[in-house]
Amino acid sequence: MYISTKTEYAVRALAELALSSNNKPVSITEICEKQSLPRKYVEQLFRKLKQNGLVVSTHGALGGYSLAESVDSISLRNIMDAVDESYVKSFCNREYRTLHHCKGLPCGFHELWDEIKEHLNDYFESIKLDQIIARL
Amino acid sequence: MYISTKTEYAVRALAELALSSNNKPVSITEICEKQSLPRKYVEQLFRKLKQNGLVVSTHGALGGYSLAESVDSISLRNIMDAVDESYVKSFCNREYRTLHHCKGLPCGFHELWDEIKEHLNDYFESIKLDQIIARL
DNA sequence: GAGATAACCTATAAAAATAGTAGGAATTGG
DNA sequence: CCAATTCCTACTATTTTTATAGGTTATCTC
Repeated sequence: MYISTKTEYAVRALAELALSSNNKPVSITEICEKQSLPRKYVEQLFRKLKQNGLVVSTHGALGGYSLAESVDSISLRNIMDAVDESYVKSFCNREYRTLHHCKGLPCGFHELWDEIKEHLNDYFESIKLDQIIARL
Repeated sequence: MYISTKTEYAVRALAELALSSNNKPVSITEICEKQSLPRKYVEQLFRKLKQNGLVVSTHGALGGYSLAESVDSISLRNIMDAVDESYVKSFCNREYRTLHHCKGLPCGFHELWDEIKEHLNDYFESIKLDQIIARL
């Protein structure tokens, strides 16, 4: 139960983007220099962020990324979902855990895991990018 | 952000223990047969559970484990803490992430991660073993 | 158009964490 | 003594995560 560095990096990068953008796209190079993050890795994260509609990109020189939505509508959950697809996994239905499953699905634990999953989803949904930026 | 199989196994095993114990110790072999869990792995988990005061053990034949506390005072957090020591990690202070730390500690993100950590701790603390058993 | 800078894409490597196995020692009840 | 059990340590295998590498395509400036 921890927050992945993917998520950490994405949050830091998006916060940096929100702050250094003056309605102009910001390049990954710039973001990563300011936040001292690994460029090539963050590139990959941004492509996922784009696929999930959190940022938009412009090509070429002077290009870069911009937020697709306002900072008060981008949630931590959005970010986690985008960058760390399986950030809340529930078990019993994870195929690769085939050996020691609770048998007789659906088992009585499903409900518990699902409830936890929902709680976490709601919680992370409630944390928006503007609140994160606000305390920097 | 997911719950480890360590935690899943420990929860299932402790629930099984609580249910099949008639004030007598239950062996790991029995627990694992009923829940179809890998015995040797669960053994290791139980030693951690013991170290953390969640169960007590009796040696020898007819030995096994018993809950050290009542089912309404053992929380999911207790279990996670015991079995999955670093279940809530907060960053910036994780030494092995030395390369791409936010610089100038403490950075503005600390507060966020710590708040999340606390929330999760409180939430998992609120889920007790008796509630888990109740819906089986 | 040339050159620079950027997103975009895929593959691979390196590192870390997780899950699981193995073999035996110590303890206790029958 | 024998069987069942906890207890302990080490090792192996697998999976996931993090990071790097090398290149392609698009766009801006000159």
